[in-house]
Amino acid sequence: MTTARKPRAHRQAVTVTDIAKGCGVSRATVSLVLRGSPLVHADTRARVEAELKRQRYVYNRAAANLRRRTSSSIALVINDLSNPFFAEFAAGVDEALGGEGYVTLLGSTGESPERQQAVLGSLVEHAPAGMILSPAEHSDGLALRRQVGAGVPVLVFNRELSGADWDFLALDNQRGARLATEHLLSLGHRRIAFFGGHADSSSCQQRRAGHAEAMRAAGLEADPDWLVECSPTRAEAAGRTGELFERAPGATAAVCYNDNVALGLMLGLGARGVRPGAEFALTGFDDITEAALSTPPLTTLAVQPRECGRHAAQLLLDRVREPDAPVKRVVAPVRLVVRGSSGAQVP
Amino acid sequence: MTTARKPRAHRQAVTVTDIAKGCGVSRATVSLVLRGSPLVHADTRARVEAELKRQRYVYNRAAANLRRRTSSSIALVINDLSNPFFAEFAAGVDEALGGEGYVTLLGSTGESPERQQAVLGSLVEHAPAGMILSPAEHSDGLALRRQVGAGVPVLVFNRELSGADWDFLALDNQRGARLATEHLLSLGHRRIAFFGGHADSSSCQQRRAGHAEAMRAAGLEADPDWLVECSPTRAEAAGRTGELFERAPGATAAVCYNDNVALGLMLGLGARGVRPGAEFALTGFDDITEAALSTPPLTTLAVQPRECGRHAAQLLLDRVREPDAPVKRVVAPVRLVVRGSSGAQVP
DNA sequence: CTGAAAGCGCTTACAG
DNA sequence: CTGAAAGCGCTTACAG
Repeated sequence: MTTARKPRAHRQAVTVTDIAKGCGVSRATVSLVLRGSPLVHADTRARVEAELKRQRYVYNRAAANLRRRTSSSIALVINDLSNPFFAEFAAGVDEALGGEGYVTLLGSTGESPERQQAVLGSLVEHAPAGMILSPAEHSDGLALRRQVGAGVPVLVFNRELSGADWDFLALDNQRGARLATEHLLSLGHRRIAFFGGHADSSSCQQRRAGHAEAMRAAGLEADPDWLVECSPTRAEAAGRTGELFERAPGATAAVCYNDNVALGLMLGLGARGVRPGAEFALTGFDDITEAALSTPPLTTLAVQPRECGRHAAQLLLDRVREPDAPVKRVVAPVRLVVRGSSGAQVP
Repeated sequence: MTTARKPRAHRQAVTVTDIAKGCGVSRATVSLVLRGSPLVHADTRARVEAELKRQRYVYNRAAANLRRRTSSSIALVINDLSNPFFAEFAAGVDEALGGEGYVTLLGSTGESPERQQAVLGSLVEHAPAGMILSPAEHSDGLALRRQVGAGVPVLVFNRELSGADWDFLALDNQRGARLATEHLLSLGHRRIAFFGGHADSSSCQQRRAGHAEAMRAAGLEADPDWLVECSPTRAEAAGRTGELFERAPGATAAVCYNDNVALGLMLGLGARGVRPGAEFALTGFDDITEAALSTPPLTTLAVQPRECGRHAAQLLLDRVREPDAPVKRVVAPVRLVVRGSSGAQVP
């Protein structure tokens, strides 16, 4: 605990005692009515319910949680809420939790491990039943584990976290890249490069693995020269277009690390007089809004962040209900969206 | 209260009693140390603090709030979290609240008044100290007022809500449109249309008012024919380009309702062989990501949703601290961002 | 089927 | 400066 707030009394709430007095029963009976117990007589129940309505009673869940030693909140810690992917994810989480009677405690870290520590410290004091954590970059898994404690189940999302044996949910990167590669293969392409991403990131490794898997299955050898690294930004990708063709001469298609890289590559191709989608096929990953609006529109993998969020909520609640179940590692489905950018003729 | 959750005991927490026993003081003393009271002797404090660390004590804020009749949470109800504007806004709110020692209770309504009712019902049971509400479309202000109750201060964001005397924060729509119009005037334009939006929306009315204000100040009469309605989508705006020129013949520039409308108008201009930015000047509103990336880049009004969120948090906390202050109506600043689209020559 | 009593983890006058 | 006692609003055995 760190902060000092001005102690501000909140509304003089009407309590079970007021209701009990108001209709001549005991507080216990009121509580039983509130919790929907079948033990109480229908007439009594009706009387109590009328009184609840009359006095505009509002349940104090915090008090109930304290007494019952339960929790009705889940902490959701997001590294970057301004990223539409995570915003959608958060919406999905909140939607699913709400449906199960939980409330979402939000915490955003802005990719700062220090802020993450502070946020977790504050959230833990509110005794959430569990936590969904999309870790900030360079998070220390062991430190997080220590701070959160053993009592709060955690689901880690999106980024691998070493040193903690928590449940883990991530995109199905490998399958996504495999689907994209298979799609290009089915159109007749054989010389398919993998363009973009950093080889030391787990998501890039997984996407490369999917590409390699599909190539191998088609009886093609994946040449390591055909894996071109670059930062996942448009400008960087545009600038590396030349390198792609030097290292992968004769390539007729590329599976790109993500949409930004693909859109950058389109710019680079255009600058070299190569018409993307007509003379060179390419695919992205993420299905960002602009993917559908580019010229040509981009074939990509829709990652359905909202569904992902719902899925995460469900996984965490499973864990909350069954704390001793074995640790889970789950991949979220991705879906290939075919658009114009992959329509290039094979020479 | 509606839902039934499986009662799940959470961790066997270490409490002030454990700490008190552990170092031979009373629970009261531990509490005083926790709350940073100057009453306790430095030696005692040190002993207690060591014991807190040793036993990895975590403060139970819910219990403290119950006893003190305070609250350390603020409810944030967002109509559409998947809209980047609101996501950024939420990030700003959470950031500011965190800094003040509050935790954010998230609720998203997806623009559904029914879901909004359910969400509010659930949030209110968690006894937030206040609420920031971006209402769903067609919300009933009086019904909301009744549901939330008089005890919880509410700040309404973005959309006017009739029937409730709550604090209100919205974008400075009028000033934004005025700045855009003044910018076009300063470049020599005199025949400036207002394009897009629905006349019955309060934000459109305000933006039109800003346009009219600037025109009037420049000694120009705003012809009602030069106000062209259309839905704020790209496709719709592109399709209405012809109408704009029929109704506003000789217009050399347009202030658009928002960026989507402006981007659509660019498409429509292109289709008619008019080069936007070179032969016709236009401005947007919002500064969405694509505004900087279009050809030409779009002159627009940056609305700074994150700052807006911080501002909202501050306003609400002011209200929480001073419940009886007069109701406030505040506009959030907007900033003109000049880019290529407004660079057209005046004939 | 209903009520009296104890207790969740904390804080706060009130004595000493 | 420290401790004993009461109480925040709720729930849950336990009697009846």
